[in-house]
Amino acid sequence: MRTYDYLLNYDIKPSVQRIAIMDYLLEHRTHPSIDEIYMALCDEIPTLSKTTVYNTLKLFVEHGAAQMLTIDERNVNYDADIQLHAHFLCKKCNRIYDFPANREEEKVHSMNLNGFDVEEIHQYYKGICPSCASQMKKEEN
Amino acid sequence: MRTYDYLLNYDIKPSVQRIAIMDYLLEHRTHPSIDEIYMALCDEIPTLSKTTVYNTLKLFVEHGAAQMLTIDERNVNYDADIQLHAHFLCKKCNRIYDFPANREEEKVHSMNLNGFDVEEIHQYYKGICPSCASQMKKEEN
DNA sequence: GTGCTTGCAAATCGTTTGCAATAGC
DNA sequence: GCTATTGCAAACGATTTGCAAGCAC
Repeated sequence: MRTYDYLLNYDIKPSVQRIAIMDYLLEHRTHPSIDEIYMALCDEIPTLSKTTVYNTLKLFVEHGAAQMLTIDERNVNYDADIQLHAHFLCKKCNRIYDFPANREEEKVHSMNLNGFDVEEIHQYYKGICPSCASQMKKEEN
Repeated sequence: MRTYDYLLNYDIKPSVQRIAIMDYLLEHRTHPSIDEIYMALCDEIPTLSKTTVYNTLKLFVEHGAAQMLTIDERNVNYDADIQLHAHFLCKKCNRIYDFPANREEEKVHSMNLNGFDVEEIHQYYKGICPSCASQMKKEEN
């Protein structure tokens, strides 16, 4: 499906900028930050403003076409995969990895426990990724 | 137990400022932000600097005496309760509530899945709290 | 031509840094 | 007196705001 139609599915009026940003999100499942997206699209769209990247991602989240991750306190990251899944932040390289979600968690949605209306579920893990772990092991020797 | 000894248990050298900040955290289970803690202690310790609040909470986290919450993208919050439990952020009033943790999640610690060394587990829910929900219902009429 | 979208510059605000003053042993 | 702690002011960096210019139907 063209990204143009993909946006329409979420009731988002397509534009050059919006298509480019959604394209980037769909092709780069690395949970990019605003700055990463902006930097990557600067060449393609030389007049692109960082404000537009902010506005567009806010729009995507409001329309349910992307989710905002607050796992990294340094800045916000975005994910076009809106299926329930967990995220792992490596404290060394700051990369964010996808993990399968704990399916038990889904029940919270329907529980509506004590009148709390749960709209979003986030499962965050933090630690050291295998790549950094093996690198740290090498540096010890 | 005196907060003085409580800090010693975590290998933190006590000071007037550190005791006051830990006291505040232990007595106010509202997951305060840096600014809330600073504002609250300004009267008690007029010379208190916000830098000290930042330094102290960083120290607490490093020594395992508190945990940092990144549930709210606007700013970081702190919790002296280091037991595994979930957090609910109300999108309207921005209050953070404690929830019982999904005990299944604890298994991730020991799983060390695919070589990922999980040091921290965070379960975040976002939505509307009962207090705001009933208020919004009133305003509709 | 009306309304939505974009983009620039400035403002804002949370957080960090550098360094000098202070306190505790 | 030495070392760790504190606190101020400045710097930094992510995000927001105000507004004018541009685009689409």
